[in-house]
Amino acid sequence: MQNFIFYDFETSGLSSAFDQPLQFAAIVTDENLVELERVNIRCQIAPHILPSPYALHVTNIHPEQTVEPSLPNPFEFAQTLQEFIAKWSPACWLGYNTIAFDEPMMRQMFYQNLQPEIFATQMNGNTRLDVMKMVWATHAETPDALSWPIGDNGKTSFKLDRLAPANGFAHANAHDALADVEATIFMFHKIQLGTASLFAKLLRAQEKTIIATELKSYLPMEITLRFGGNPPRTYQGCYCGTSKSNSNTIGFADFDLNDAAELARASEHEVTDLIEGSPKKIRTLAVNKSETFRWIDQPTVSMLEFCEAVKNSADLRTYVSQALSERYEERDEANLEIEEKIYSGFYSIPDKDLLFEFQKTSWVERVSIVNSFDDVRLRQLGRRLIAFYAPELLSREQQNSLKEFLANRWSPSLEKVPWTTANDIWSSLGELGTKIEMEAWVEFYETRIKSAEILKT
DNA sequence: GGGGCAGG
Repeated sequence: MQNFIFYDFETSGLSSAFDQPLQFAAIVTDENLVELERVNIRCQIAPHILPSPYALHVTNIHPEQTVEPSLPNPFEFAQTLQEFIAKWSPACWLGYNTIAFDEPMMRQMFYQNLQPEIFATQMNGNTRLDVMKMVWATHAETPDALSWPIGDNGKTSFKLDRLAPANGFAHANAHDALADVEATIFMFHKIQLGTASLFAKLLRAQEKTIIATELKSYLPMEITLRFGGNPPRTYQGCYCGTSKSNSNTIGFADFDLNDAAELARASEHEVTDLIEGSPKKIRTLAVNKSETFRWIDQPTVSMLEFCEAVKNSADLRTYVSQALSERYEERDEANLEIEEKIYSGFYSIPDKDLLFEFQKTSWVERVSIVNSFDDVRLRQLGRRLIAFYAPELLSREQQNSLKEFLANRWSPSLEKVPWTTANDIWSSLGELGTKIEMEAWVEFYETRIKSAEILKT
């Protein structure tokens, strides 16, 4: 009944805001993992991005391939991806570490290319899972179900390119998008075979409404989390409030670290400490990140009493709600780059209608649409797209300001910037040394960086 | 929240 879409991006680097996908691979299956379709597509790099040499090296993409004229540009690539999502909707979208990496990467691609639905994999009945989180839960709960490879540091490694082979997958070309998708399906299936009842619970986590409903009915729940390089650990506790500013952010009171009666009559100040102190007696968690939340099969009497006490303390929920929303209010919008404003508000309805029009029409029409957006982010991103893909429609002055933008990106006056600069390129190439075809790579980057400089004058 | 996960 439900289809899965296992997918993976290969990208120009690790930053969702300042890098971009270069390849998308996906395998659509039915609920029994019978394959229905597979896709594997690539795209050109956008004019303002320098691909990280390390990224190209691990993904085995030659620099020249990123500017191959026969490939779609990112704007067209984003359109193709939206069509693919719509074609299979509703489905469950999943991959390996997709919640923290590929999903933000995809949203940025949609945002920066003026797609109306930047949250497409979470809308219209689509849901999300993350196989890496499922692997963590398996490690914590039923470790015998899988084999656990040891990494270079002597600790269990959860990297896909180690885990899949250790469990019997012939991972011939790891870090190729499609090969990694197959490895992910393999791991997903292994978890299903090895630990059927846990697997069934973990599948429920794809529905944020299910998770939120269970939490908010004060059931004793558990979740497996991993911090840093530590082994994943299961935490048991109870929902204790929702952030005032973000309905997806909740407080989760740990059974082992709290006394229920004390918690129920804690002051506002004490609750803030429980949330912000160390160890976190109340954890800040999200219901929309496909966490491994699940109910506890046989809760003890004291767990049930704990939940009852929390349920009966409206004050606790109010304080938690307040403290959670205060935690993330310190960002200064003024100094953010346009890419970093992706979550600075939803589009108005008229803007959204214009975005649908923008996608369908010609570049000439797009120029006038860009000027009528309410949202300044859309005007800025729209101008950028026209400069990238229809520069002939710009005045000489506008073309020059684009060149200036490129020069500032690649040779910034600030020392630390969150994107790949010319200096980063030269030092990375030096570090990669004989692992790459040095002359060809240097030539590529020199040409690309110089082109921005020449244009500048 | 810190330590260096895991993703390219």
